[in-house]
Amino acid sequence: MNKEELKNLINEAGLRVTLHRLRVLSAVAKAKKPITVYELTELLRKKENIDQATIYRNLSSLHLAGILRRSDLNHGHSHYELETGKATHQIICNKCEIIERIEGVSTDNAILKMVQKSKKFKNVITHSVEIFGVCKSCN
Amino acid sequence: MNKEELKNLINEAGLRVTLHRLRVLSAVAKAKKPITVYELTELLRKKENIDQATIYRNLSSLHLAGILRRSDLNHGHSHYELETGKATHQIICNKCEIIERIEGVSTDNAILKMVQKSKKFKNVITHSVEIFGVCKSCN
DNA sequence: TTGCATGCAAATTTTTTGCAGCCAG
DNA sequence: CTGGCTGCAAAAAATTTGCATGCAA
Repeated sequence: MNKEELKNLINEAGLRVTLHRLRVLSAVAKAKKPITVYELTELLRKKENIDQATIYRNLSSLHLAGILRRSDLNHGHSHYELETGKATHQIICNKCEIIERIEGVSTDNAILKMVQKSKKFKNVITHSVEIFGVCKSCN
Repeated sequence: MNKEELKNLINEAGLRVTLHRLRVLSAVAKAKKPITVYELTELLRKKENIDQATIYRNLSSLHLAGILRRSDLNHGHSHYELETGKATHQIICNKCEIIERIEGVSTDNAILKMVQKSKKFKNVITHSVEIFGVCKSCN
């Protein structure tokens, strides 16, 4: 996704297209994997001089706008990635926290059934399948 | 699960059966849903005078021992519950954080396929399906 | 007796907030 | 111009750690 497309995403969400917001979003998009706030801070605060509060606030507004997906992976801090609208299927190492994405296996039917069974929810936004284990390298 | 069974769990994991460890585990078991550290602290520190460090250390050791399952639900803090060995399927409200468990729909086949596709993992420990939305009450 | 477990206090890590000034629309 | 955005600093929330003492096995 290029700068122009990212700008449009922000714009269409009704948010202001500021330099910093665009930089935060670009950095997440460029990562092509769930990136931690710490990693973003390394990239943006140090190299582009963006305050950490601004990073957090932008991650939050972009998340609320449905542009970013947030996921906590049982390691005490959150990860952000572009919201594709599709489910994410990932395997996470409990030791080194490496994340492997798995494509090509759908769980949509099962999810649909679950939502139909639900008493408290009528429709849902998204879902993720998180598989936990210990990776070959750590073993 | 009664006290005796919980004791056995701890024992078989090779951990010492201390009064506090048993109380922490009992409180989680009694909750019958993923409980936050904050809720546990309310129960245990105030009523039974257990230090928060002890609560955290016990949650951690019980988790490492495979007795407790930890899950972060994108709200910035973790939840603990008894590890059943079975996958958890839950729908979480992005606003009020209410959790609804869904039983009776299996995703095991899909998970198996995913692990087979994986390059970095040979076998895995557990998995969870988390569906996010906004519940009827919040809507 | 021996080493894991605990309390206490302090430190770390992660995230949020108040407020004055700045800038996109 | 005006309200959202930002930096700065401080606070709050979540979790971890050091060390002396306690207690399970």
